Amino acid sequence: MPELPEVETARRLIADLGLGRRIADVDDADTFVCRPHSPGKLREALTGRTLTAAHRRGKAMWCETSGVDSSAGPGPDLGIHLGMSGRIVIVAADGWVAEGGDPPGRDAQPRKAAWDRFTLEFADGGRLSLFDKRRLGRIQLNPDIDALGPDAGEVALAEFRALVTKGTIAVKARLLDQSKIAGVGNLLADQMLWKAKISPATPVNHLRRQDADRLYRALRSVLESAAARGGAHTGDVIAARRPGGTCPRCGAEMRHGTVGGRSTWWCSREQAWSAPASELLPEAASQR
DNA sequence: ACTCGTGTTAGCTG
DNA sequence: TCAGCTAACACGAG
Repeated sequence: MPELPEVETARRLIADLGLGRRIADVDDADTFVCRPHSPGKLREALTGRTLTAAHRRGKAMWCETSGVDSSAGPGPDLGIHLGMSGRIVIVAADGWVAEGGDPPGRDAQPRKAAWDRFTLEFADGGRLSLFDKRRLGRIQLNPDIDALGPDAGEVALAEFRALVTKGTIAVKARLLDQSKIAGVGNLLADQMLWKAKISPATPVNHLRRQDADRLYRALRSVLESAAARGGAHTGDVIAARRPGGTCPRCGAEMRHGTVGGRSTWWCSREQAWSAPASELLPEAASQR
C-alpha cells in the first residue's frame, strides 16, 4: 500500500514505459474510481493523445498529455492516485508486464481483470492500467495539486518547522496531513517518529526547535532508506508493529493505539510523552 | 462472523 | 474561516 516511495516507483514506471504511446481507447467504466464519473468522459478526453510527462507530488501523480494532432494545444492532465491498494501495471507491445506501486509480493495472488479499475489501451497493442483491489484509488482530469503541501522529499528545514509546529494537533496527525506535507503515510510517520524518539501524541506546539529539527532529519533518512530498500514497509520499526513487538533499538515493549485516526505503534520507553510540568493541572504535577 | 487497515475526504463542531 | 475530529468509502485478509 503505497506511500511516497512506492508512488515514486510507479511514476518512474510511467515515465520510462508509458510516454509517447498513442492512446487508442480508454476503459473508464469503473463508476467509483474514475471521477467525476460520466462513463466515456475520460475516453473522450484522452483518446488520440499520448502521455508526454509523468509528475508526482507526495502521493499524487499526474501526466501531461499531447494534443490530438500537431496543430492542437496540449490535452488535460491525467491525475492518478493509488489510494490504499493501487498499482500501475504497464504491458508492452510484446506482452511484457511491468508493475509499480503497491508491492506485488504482499498480495501475490493472480491478478483478477476485475481489479483493473482504469485502462489506457495503446495503439501499439500494449496498455497501462490502474490495478486496485479496494477501489480507493482515483483517476481524475486536471487534479488540484496545489491543495497539497510541499513534497516530503523536497521540503526545506525552515519550511518544515513552520508547517509542522503550528497549532495544537498531535504531531503524527500533522505529519499525515497532505495539505501541510505531501507524501507521508501511516508507516512512514511511525517510522520517522520512532527514529526521532518523539511520541506520536505530542501536541505540535510542545515540540522544541531541536525536536522539529530531529524529526526533519528523520524524515530525510527514512525517505532515503525506504527508497533504497523498496518501500515504506521496509522500515526498521515496521516489523515491530504487532502484538508482542519490541523496540529494535532498546528492546522495550511497543505500545499500540490510535493517533490521528490511524493505527499507531511506538516504543514505550523512548517515545513516552509527558507534558511539561507547567502545563499540568496542579494535582497531576504534584504526582510527578 | 467479525474486525482491521500502508489513504482520502465530506461534514460536523467550536 | 479555520483547526481539528469522526465517519464513511470498499473490499480483501486474518
